[in-house]
Amino acid sequence: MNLLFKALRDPTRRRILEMLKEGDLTAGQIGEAFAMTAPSISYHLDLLRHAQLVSSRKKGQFVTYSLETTVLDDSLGWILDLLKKGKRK
Amino acid sequence: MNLLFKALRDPTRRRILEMLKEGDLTAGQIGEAFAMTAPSISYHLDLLRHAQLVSSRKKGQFVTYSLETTVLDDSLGWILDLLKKGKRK
DNA sequence: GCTATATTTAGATATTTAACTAATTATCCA
DNA sequence: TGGATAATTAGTTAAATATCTAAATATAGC
Repeated sequence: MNLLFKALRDPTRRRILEMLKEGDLTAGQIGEAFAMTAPSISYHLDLLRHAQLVSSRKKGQFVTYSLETTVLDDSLGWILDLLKKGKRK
Repeated sequence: MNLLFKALRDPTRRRILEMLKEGDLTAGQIGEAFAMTAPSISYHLDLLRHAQLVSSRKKGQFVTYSLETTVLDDSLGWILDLLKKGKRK
């Protein structure tokens, strides 16, 4: 839960997830969408990977990133649980 | 979205929300649950209030906090939208 | 093998964050 | 009114974060 919310806290990273929702992208393609250096994007991608929000695979010189939804399911559960207020188990 | 995820990023604040889910509490009651000074708790409560995740009202010397769910609904929407991957509109 | 391209790693730095102590404000009650 | 209690505000500080530049690594293609 901690790595997850840490990852979601940053607008750049949330934007990256939104982009990946539309389909896989390479690090370079992701970088083009931001006014930010490649190392900075790499840093964000690494953080997203640690939170298991994305996966990556290397093909030649390129590294392609994909959205991973398992952990998002968990966060959904956590939030839904809060919304069940009043209905104490 | 930014204030929301900023608020949810911290474990203490997430814990406070979980506590408030069970019912309203005063600042002091919340503080008792943590090994942390009152000003620190006050800081977290202020942050949660700014994110509109809690509301507060003063009664005598006490300030009672309540969970507010409207903004949580929004976050739910955002996450659900990511989970709809593949189904591009 | 050599050079260009894609990406990551290392190191530096300014800003933000979460904690503390001390001080202030507001209310209660004897 | 004056002390005790609840909570917040002010000011400080160590640690975490997001960015950059420079360097390293890996692969492609001539």
